[in-house]
Amino acid sequence: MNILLVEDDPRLSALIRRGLEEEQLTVRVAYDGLEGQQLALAQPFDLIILDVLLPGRSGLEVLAAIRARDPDVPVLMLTALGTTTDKLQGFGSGADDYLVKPFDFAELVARVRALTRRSNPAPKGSRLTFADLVMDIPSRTVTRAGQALRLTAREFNLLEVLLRHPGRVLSRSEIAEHGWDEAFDAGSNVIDVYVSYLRKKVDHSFATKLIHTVMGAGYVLRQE
Amino acid sequence: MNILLVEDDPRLSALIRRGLEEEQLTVRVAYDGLEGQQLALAQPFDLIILDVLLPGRSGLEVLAAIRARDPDVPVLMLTALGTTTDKLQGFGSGADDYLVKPFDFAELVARVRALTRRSNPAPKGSRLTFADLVMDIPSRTVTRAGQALRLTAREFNLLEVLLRHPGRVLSRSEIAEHGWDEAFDAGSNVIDVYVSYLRKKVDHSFATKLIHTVMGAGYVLRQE
DNA sequence: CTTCCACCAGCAGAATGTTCATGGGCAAGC
DNA sequence: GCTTGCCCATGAACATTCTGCTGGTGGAAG
Repeated sequence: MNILLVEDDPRLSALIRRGLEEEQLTVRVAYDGLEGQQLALAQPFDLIILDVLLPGRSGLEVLAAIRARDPDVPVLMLTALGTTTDKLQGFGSGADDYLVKPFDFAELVARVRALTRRSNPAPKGSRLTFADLVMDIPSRTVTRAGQALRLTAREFNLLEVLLRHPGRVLSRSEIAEHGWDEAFDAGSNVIDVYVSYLRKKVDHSFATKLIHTVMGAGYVLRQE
Repeated sequence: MNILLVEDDPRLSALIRRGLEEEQLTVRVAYDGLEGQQLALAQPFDLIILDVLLPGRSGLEVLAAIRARDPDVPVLMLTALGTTTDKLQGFGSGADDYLVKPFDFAELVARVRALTRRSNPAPKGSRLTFADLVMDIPSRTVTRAGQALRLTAREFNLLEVLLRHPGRVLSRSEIAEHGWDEAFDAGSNVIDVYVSYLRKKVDHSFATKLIHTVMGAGYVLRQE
C-alpha cells in the first residue's frame, strides 16, 4: 500500500512515516506543496495525507490540482486549523477526511486504514462469503456455520454465481451464462434441479434459509 | 441518495433528519439497534449513520452484523464517546468515519458528502423512488416507508412503469405496452385489476395515497 | 337537483403458468 | 461392474394471472 505524505515539519513527518511503516505501509514524503503536487500527479498512490499549511503552495491548492486529475484517490487532510470553516474548506476542495493536530497517532492509523480498506478489494476471488456461508475457491470447499458441505462441480459453480451477486435476483439465463458452458437448452429445467440439490445441502438443515426463489424472475441469495 | 440514521434521541434524530433532507438526501430513521440492524439488512442504503449508545443493541454490534453481510456500505459512527479507545473500537468494527458529539452540523453534512461521493457508481437506473416508495431493481424489492412489500412479477412491472413516469398520466394502452407482452386484449380489464392489487399493497395501509385514477384517461403516480 | 351512463373498483373462481421433488437414463471414472 | 455426477421428463403442489360480474362513482345533460 503506497502512501504519499505531504508535511513540511521534518520532526512530525518522520514520526508519521515511521509509524505508518510499522503498519506495513510504504510511505513517500514531500516537504512542500509543489513537490507534493508533482509527486501526486506523477505516480498513483493509494492514499495522500496532506498538511494544509505548507510552504510554497497551500494544501488546498494542491488538493484542487490533484482532484482535477484524479477524482478518486483518497485524501486525508491533516492540519492545526480546527475551526468548522477550515474543515468545510477542506471537504469542499475534495478531501475524504480531516484530522486536526494535535491528534492521537492510533487514530490517524485507524483513519488511514478506513480510507484504504475499500480501495484494495481484499484478495478477491479467493474467498466468497455470505452470512455464515463461506466458499474458498482455491480449495473448492464450502462451509456453513463451520460445517463442511460436499458439493459436486455443478453445485459449486451454481453457488459461486449466487455468491458473486448476493442480494441480486438472477434469472435462469444469467445463471446459465455463468455456470454452464455455451450450449444450454432454454427449455430444460436443469437449473431448477440444481437449485433444489443446493438447497438440500445448504439450507435444509439450517433455520435461516439463504436461497430464495422469486416467482417469474429467478433466484436470490438473501437473508431472512 | 438513501440514508439510514440509527439514533435513539428523538430530538437529535429529528434535527439530523431535517438537515439532511434539506440537502436533498432521503433519510430513514431507526430508534434502536435492533430496528436499525433489520432495516440495514433488509434494504440497500447508500450510507448508514450509527449512534454507539443505543437501547437494545449497541451500535458496535449492529455494525458488526452489517459488515458481515455488506462490507461496502459506508458507515459513519456518531457518538458522545470521544476517547481514542472508543474511536479505535469503532474503526476496528469497520466504521468509515467517527464523529464525536457535540458536533457542528455543517461538518456532519460535509463528512456525509465525502463518504457518499465515491460510493455512487451505483448502476444508474438501478433504483427508482417516489416519495417514500423505493424500488430496487437488482434485488427486485420494493419498500414503502422502509416496510417491505411483496409484489408479484406483474405487479412489480406495473409499478415500475408508473415509477418511470412519475406525475404523468399513463393510458391503459401505454401501460399495456410496457408491462404486458405484445398480445394484449384491449377489451380486458386486467390493468384495472392489477392497479387494484397494487393499491392494496402500496396505498391501503398508508395515509397518503400515491396511485390515482384519472377518469377517462388512465392512472398516475402523484403525491397529495 | 335529478337522472343517466360511461367508467371504474373489487371480488371470486377458473385458467394458466411456475416451481419442486422425484425416478430413471446415460456417461465417465475408478 | 459399480459408483458418482449430470441431465431429462413428469406430475403434483402451488402461485399467479385473467375473466366475468356486480355494484359503485362521478360528471354531464336535462
